Amino acid sequence: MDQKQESGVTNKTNQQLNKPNAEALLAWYDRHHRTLPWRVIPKDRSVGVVNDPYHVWMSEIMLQQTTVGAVKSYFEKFLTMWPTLSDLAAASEEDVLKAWAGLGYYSRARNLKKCADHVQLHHNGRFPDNAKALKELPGIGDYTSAAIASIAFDEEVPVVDGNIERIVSRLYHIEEALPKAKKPIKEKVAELTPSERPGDFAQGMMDLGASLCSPKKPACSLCPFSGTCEAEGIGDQERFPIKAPKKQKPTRYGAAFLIKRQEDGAIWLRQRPDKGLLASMSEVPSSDWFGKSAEKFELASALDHAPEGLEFRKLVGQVIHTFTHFHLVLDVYETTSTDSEPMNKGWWSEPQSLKDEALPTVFRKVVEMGLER
DNA sequence: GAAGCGTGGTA
DNA sequence: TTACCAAGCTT
Repeated sequence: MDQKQESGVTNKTNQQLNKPNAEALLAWYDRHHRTLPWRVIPKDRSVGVVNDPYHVWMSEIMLQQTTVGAVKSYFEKFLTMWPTLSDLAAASEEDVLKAWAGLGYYSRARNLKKCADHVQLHHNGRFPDNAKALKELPGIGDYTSAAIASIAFDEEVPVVDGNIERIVSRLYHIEEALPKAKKPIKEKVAELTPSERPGDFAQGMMDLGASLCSPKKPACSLCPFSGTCEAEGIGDQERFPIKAPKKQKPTRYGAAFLIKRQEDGAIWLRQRPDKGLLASMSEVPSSDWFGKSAEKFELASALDHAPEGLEFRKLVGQVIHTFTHFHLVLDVYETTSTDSEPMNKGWWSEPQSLKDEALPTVFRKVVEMGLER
């Protein structure tokens, strides 16, 4: 296989480009791979260290739409709390949600627990060793099934995540916009994936996408695919992948009601419904959130939504938080109580136990505002 | 196929 | 600062 085009030829056209090849990527990965808590690096794999499917699965679920930096501490915490699949299967969903709090996309945590239970019960505690069977499990879709199968079981199956979509759309100058481009991209990845080390190839591609082949200002001169990349050849790398424009987020408005226990400053919490946004997570008692766009929540009417029989005072400032599909602006009201149960359905959380609650970030911001004053 | 579903980092 | 982005899945 030719490694390089003739010297002296600049990449103004793609006529003389060689085909991208997996060997160049694997060689780059061997030298430049990241070292990550869930990863067995090539040097160790070559002397027989194997990937633990439980670790691979755990990391892949956590990494869905989530950065490596955010995942690391959660991965370590989960493996400390539940070292094996059977430990996790023996845990309660409540404890899993508490440990997941702050990482986002909470259906992942509920599916993580469901999946552990299912594998424990129906697969004798061992993950299926191929993508097709893995995809049947809760929380495991196209990408994750392929990733686990290739990384943990060396199955030669195309792995396509956002990084790889970007790399491949550049390598092959794919003008079609996502998500329509997914099919041709997957075909190219299948073509490119080697029968040897398919898992290292997938991880290498993702490392490349996370470093050199970045969305903005890719470092093409250092890339193992340099000279074989069609987008580089036409000098138009940043334009790919082409994506449909995104809708702008509306803003919603609401109020949250902090009830502090007089004697020790404990906060009254309650559980959210088991469907929809932040399902089954904990919350500070709150109003509904109003206003698809401009229709603003009337501040004067906020107290109409307050728990009954309590006198609230409004705190200075607002909590601003952005979810996947809308911005939220919350006014925060506060009161102190000496009741053992200021409203029905809920519980007191003492200051030192708040960190262990299944409180999403938006409500941690609310509590934080109450502590500042 | 489109919409719902979190969060923190970055430019 | 607003907007975008990061190892997607489910309905």
